[in-house]
Amino acid sequence: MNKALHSNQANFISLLSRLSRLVNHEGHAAGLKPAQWDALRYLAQANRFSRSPGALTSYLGATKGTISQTLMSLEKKGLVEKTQDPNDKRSVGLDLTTVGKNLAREDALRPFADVLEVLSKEDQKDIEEALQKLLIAKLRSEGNRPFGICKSCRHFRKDAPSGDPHFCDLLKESLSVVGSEKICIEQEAA
Amino acid sequence: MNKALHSNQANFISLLSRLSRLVNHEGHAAGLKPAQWDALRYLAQANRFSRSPGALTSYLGATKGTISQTLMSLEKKGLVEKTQDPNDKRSVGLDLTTVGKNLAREDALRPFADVLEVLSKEDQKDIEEALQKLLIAKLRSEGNRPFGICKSCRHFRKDAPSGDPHFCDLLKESLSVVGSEKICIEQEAA
DNA sequence: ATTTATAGTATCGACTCAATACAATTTAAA
DNA sequence: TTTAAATTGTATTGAGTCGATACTATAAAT
Repeated sequence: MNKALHSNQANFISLLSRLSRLVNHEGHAAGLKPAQWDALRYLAQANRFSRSPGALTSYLGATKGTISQTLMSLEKKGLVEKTQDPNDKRSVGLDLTTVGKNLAREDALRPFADVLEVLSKEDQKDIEEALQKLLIAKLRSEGNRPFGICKSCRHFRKDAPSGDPHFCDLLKESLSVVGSEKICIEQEAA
Repeated sequence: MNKALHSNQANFISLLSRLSRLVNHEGHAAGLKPAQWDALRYLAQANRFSRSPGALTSYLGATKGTISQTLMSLEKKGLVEKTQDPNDKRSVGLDLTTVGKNLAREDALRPFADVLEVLSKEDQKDIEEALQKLLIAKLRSEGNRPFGICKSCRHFRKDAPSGDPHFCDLLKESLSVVGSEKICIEQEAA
């Protein structure tokens, strides 16, 4: 038997669900659906090791089937292209087309970011930190990896001796400066 | 032509969309869907003036058609009952059944509230305040009313001379103590 | 060589959601 | 008072979501 929620909890849940609803509602811009925006946004931010249906699946916490559907929609709209991985014939690589990249720049959630801009710098910082804390806490409670950016990974090696400036010690691949700012599925905090 | 998002904005959007996705994901408990939980939660918190399809529609920021569907589902599951308003034959009153009330007590988002409990009291307060600020700012930017509770409304009259302890000066109706804690569609900050 | 694991796709059913059209009242105006 | 306009809901449609299940192809492990 569950105890009743106390009023703080009830209030927190209300806030969270309403906010989430607004976010979801915003995600219907430009003829895309929220889930499609989520995928597009991820693909615009993920490094090449992480642009696969599988990585997207675990990032979004969805099932493979759903992601497969979403990707088919994006492909049909000409926003995403699939390529066969030559090393592993099961794997599929995903890339945004030029149109896809341009669209990703006009993120459906931009209006939300604009609302944030109106608040004081201090509020902005507080809100961002709060969201971060809550997200991390929730992800951790479910045993999910947070999907950080490459640069802050324990496999990241700065200033490689030759070629590109950086290096990933896990995947044994060199990394550009831009690449090291991207989301990586393998990322583990340093 | 839109300027590119700066990295702070991009980060904020990521946080928000991921959090929203987790919330949405959580809303699949007990055989209900997120939108159904949203409706159930509202109906458990709203006062009798605000338990109508129309009020629910504007609270959730959905369209009438969608809400109508959602309510039909909840009715079919035996969680909600509709009653005809005798004064206005167009209007429909909504009430949770006993089963509905019990289910509302086991809110699908409870696990999220539990995660919050693990954090420090200070973090909890910060997070709740941040969510509140963001929600209000967003609602205001769209010109929506925030749907506060009756007690903090400018139409609220405390300690009525007779009958129930309080009174709503707008609807000319008396209010119980419990009723004055509920969400009201007519609420305007005092 | 045969299991077992991994990466994706295909399909189903219940539901969401925006959009549109529609029916039944109220309410306001002419 | 009789239209006209606004309000409250329902019905339907089409694209998509999402969990579940089943399935295919390929890699890895035993």
